[in-house]
Amino acid sequence: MREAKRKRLETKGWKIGRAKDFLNLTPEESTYIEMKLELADSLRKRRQNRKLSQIQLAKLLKSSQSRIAKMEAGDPSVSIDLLVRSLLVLGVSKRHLAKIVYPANRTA
Amino acid sequence: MREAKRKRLETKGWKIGRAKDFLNLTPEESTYIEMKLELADSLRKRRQNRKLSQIQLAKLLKSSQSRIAKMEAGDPSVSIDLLVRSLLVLGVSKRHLAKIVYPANRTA
DNA sequence: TGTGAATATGTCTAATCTGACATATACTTA
DNA sequence: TAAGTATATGTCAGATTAGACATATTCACA
Repeated sequence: MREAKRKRLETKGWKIGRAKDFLNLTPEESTYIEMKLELADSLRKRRQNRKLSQIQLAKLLKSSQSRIAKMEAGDPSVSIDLLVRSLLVLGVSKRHLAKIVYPANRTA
Repeated sequence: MREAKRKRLETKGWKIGRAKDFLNLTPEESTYIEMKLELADSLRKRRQNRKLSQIQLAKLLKSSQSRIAKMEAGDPSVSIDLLVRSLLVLGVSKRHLAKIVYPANRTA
């Protein structure tokens, strides 16, 4: 849908700074990217907590090291689908997924 | 990643009953499908609340009526990406997306 | 029932995504 | 510094997904 633009921007080094520089993007686009980066970060954290290398995780997910690297970087070639499926395989629940997207604030 | 199987199952009429019959699927697979169906339902509700036909929504999303129908049905050819992007265009927030996936229970 | 509007289903082509490979760039630590 | 391990980047062929079109089905209601 409006991926081309994002891809263009993301391509030429605007990754430095991530959350900032969402300028030029529609609100939907930047929220979408935000979500992707949040999922990406979670994936990396999960992997690191388990003390796995990207190669080991790749094997676990039947993927490749390079794709894991791209997932963790929120690369434009990575879909939210892939991130979600990967997190699910790592045992993340819907509840936790929801928290990743919206950390909330449950009063306590 | 293990889509083929789901697609096969989903193809031959197991859609009747949706949430049930997740038998034969791994937990990750069924959670993934669950999420997709929840997002799909939300999309339909959002559209109906706005009193839009699928054709009108299609125009809004620069898509087609048939794809909207498939989105709302959680068709295997529809990605979570597309559903999320569509909901975002309809003004759904990350907070609400999180609630769709995990309706929570905030004590009150 | 018949007509029209809405929705669903099947299929195609183009676009996008994925795993894989090669290779480059860090990061240790001897 | 060199060697080994981990991570990043570029590319590509095969797989999946998207929009579009045709057509079927469902629904409301005169």
